Amino acid sequence: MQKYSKQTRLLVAVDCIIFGFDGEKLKLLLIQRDFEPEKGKWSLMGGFLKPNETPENAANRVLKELTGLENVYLEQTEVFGDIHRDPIERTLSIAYHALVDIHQYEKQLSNDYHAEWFEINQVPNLIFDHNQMVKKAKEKIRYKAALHPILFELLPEKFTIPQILALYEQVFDTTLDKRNFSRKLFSTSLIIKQQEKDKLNSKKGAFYYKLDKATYKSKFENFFHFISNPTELK
Amino acid sequence: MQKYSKQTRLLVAVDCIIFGFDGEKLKLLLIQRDFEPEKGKWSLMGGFLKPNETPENAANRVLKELTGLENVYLEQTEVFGDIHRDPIERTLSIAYHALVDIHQYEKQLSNDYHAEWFEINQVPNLIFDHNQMVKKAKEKIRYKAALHPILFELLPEKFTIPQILALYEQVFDTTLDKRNFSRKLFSTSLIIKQQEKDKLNSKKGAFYYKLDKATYKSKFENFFHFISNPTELK
DNA sequence: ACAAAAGTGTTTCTCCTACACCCATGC
DNA sequence: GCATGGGTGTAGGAGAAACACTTTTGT
Repeated sequence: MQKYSKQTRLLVAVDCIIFGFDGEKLKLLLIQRDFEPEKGKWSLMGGFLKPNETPENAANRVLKELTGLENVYLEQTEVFGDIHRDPIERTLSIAYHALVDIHQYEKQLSNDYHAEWFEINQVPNLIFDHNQMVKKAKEKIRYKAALHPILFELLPEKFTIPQILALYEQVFDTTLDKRNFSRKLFSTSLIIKQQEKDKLNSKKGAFYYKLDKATYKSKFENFFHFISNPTELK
Repeated sequence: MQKYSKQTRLLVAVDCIIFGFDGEKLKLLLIQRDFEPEKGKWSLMGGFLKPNETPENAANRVLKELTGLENVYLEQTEVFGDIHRDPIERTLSIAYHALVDIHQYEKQLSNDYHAEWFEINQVPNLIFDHNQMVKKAKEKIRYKAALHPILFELLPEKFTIPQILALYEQVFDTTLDKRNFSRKLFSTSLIIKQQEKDKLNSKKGAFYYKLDKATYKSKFENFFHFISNPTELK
């Protein structure tokens, strides 16, 4: 079969913005590059798109290489296409953001990539246009989380109300009234109360909850207005 | 400077999903291909990414070639990367959706591309994965339009309330109460009443309004909840 | 007993929703 | 004078926001 012979072909990469939540802080997984260019600097995890891969395949591959995780929440952030974004050679990057359960990750951590979790407000300066990618990913997540319950993707199997509250407060960079928050949360029927309590963070202890996965799936698209006046959505 | 010599390079294209509104119907601008493959079939307008172009440049170039328009609302829809999406050769496509003032377009129409506006509900079957692109673009616009006043990008300089109402009804595939709609619209201070009336569509005539561009810019990010229960947002 | 975090109820107010009639004009 | 689409107001209800005290338990 004939080809589009006169057209230019380009390098295409994927970069993954990986978010996690340890129960207190929202975090980002970064790697320290042990190769040039920009060796020693912090960076998102990425990789080139291979001939037999879709971009989504590639992002999942990269994610699995770094975290060992599969079937995680993954969404296209945006394409970054500035001509000189990579100093070695023009490379288009398709950014993907992922929401992972940080606890699942820890079990399978590999140090091969010098990976480290950074609190979202303490992310170092990153290579190339990776700072922009992170910024865009934060915006997108905030946007989506105001309308859909995606933040549950960050939580472990059992979690407490104060934890979810902290998570929402960090994602939306705000403070929320815990009474109103709980009421609204319960009204979604998304969470199921457990018998046990988490006694690590308080003397009284906070009840554990589990996500009702059936409700999660069925209500995913109709979770509107959970955050009623999300400011600064872009 | 050295290159990433071992990596594969790919063709990258942009495709534009161009929306317009003629005062009654939401429309999509399509071209009839006069070249292979799929000659004679309907398609989105697209083009290959050139070496010295960013994807956004390319989308703007394609848009200008077809419509003569510049500085139009343009946003990345998504990357489409299925390996076999183009039967000739693997090509990654970055889809962009544009909202244009169809009246500006008409003045500059070129027939070179056999371009035609189709009512959104009467779009023919398109080549490759272009049907999916249109679907995704509709979703994205719906999503965004529920929170931001982007639909004004589709309106001519002077427009009437019944026209905006029709536009919203078509984008959200619903019917809206005109009293509640007007009230909400006025409360945004986005539109300025004119003296003249549009007498084309009724005997009484409907007052023209203009967009208050200063308010539009300043309130763009804070237009939340204009559509209070948008269904089927994805 | 006290410090520290968890958990819970009520009132107010805003905004959404539902709903129906008069108006201006061309024919 | 009548048909057509444009324009306006109100009342009721649901949900958001504001707000403070009691509970549990480890030390």
